[in-house]
Formats: sequence, C-alpha cells, structure tokens
Amino acid sequence: MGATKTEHFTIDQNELALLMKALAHPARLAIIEFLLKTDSCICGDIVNELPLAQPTVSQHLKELKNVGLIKGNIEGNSICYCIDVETWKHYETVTNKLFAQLKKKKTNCC
Amino acid sequence: MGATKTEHFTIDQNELALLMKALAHPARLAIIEFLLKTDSCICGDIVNELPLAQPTVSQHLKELKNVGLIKGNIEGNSICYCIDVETWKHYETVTNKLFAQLKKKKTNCC
DNA sequence: CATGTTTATCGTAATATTGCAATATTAAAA
DNA sequence: TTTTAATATTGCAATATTACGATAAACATG
Repeated sequence: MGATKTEHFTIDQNELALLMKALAHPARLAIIEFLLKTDSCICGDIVNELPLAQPTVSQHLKELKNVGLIKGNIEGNSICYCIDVETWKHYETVTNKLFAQLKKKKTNCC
Repeated sequence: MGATKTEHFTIDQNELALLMKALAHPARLAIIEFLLKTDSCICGDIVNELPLAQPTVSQHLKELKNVGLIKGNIEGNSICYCIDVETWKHYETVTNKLFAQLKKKKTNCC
C-alpha cells in the first residue's frame, strides 16, 4: 500500500487533490507568493529567494508547472517563470464552490 | 532528508501548507463534500460512503480534525462529525488574499 | 454481566515526498 | 572555441504518507 486509491474517487476530487498537493508545501507557497508579489516576471532568481538548494527549487518549480499553476518561458539563457492566470481562475472557481456550499449550511450541529 | 524544512519558512506559509495538505487527498475531499452535502450532522456512516477500510477512514478523519477542518462530538455509542465553520472562515480569508493578489497583477508577462 | 456495535490505535508493508551532491544541458559571453 | 552562467536531471538517503488487518476501548442493549 501507500499509494492513493485514485480510481475510487471522482475526477474532480482527484484533480482538486492534485492542485492542493502542489500547494501543500511552504516552499511552493513561497514561490507562488514571490511570483504574485513581483510585478515584472522575474527570470530565475527564485533560487536566491529560497533557503533551498538549486536542484530542490527546480523540482518544486516543476511540480507547480505540472499542475499548471505556473509556466516557464525560455528567455535566452535563463527562464521566465510566472503565474498561469487561467489555472488560477479555475482553481478559484472550484474553491469558491466549496465555500458557497459552506454558507448554505445551517448553524453548527455539534 | 525527506522532511520539509519548515523552520526556514514563515508561520503563515507553514500553516497554509498544512491546511492544503489536509485537503490534498481525494478521500478527505470526499469526506468534506459529504459533510457539506449532508444537512443534518451524520453520525458515523462516513465509512460506508467511502471505498476504504474503517481504520483508513478513521485516520483521514483524524487528519482533518488535527487541522481543525472538522470536529467530532461523542454521541452515545457513535461520533458526530461535522464541518468546523470557524476554521473554514479562516481558510477562506487566507485563500481570498491569494486570489486578490492575483487580480492586482497586470497581464500575463509570458 | 455478556454481547454486539462503533470508533480508535497499533503494527507493518508499500509507496511517495523531500532534499541535495554530482552531473548534464543549454545558451550567452569572452 | 573555450568559458561561464542558468537550469534541469539523475541517483540516492531520509522521512512521510497511505492502507489495512488485528486488536483495543467505549458504550448500548439484551
């Protein structure tokens, strides 16, 4: 065991879980916050911002890219990483749906 | 290695990461969705709703309880699990801050 | 009190994640 | 072309997560 039984759950549940998992690490949240804060698209010195080795940062960037939260464009020698607004819009819609359901709930039962 | 270097990140980043991690599993999302859908507070038959063994479900419930997303009240023989609205309000505030920053951003640079 | 029901915990196997040193790759610069 | 800079990939060790059988604990009911 040790592997999530994805096949027993809905596509939506698995998709949202993957998105959450991508954000479930302080380093990756720090990357996102940095990219949000920086108005111009910073090309590469994310490594200097983080207290982690370059290969580790590269791996975290890859995970964020895999779920589409960020994208990276080759800019000559270096790479321009930035937020992928489309995915974030989708993510916002999905989480808002959760919060909307929450508001429909009656008072706490416990 | 294998352990997250929490000490190098902010309290907020670590806290949000833990919340995300709690939601980063389809079974736990399924539990949350079930508790949201069910208006009356269902006492216990969450196990029957999920395609997982009882100890596994119990473990997932514990994780959700640890971060405060749900709470469980002993109701005689069984236990009444339900959404903890306070934590969800906090969660909504934090994620809304992220989305707000997103909207302030100029057009995609890449 | 004995029995069944419900939930939690323990122990353990399988797998995933995190982090980094070493190395490869790519493209600019000298 | 050699060197330098930026990023990715590989390989591996340490740790965490997921899942479940076996068992315990708590309580209701006969």
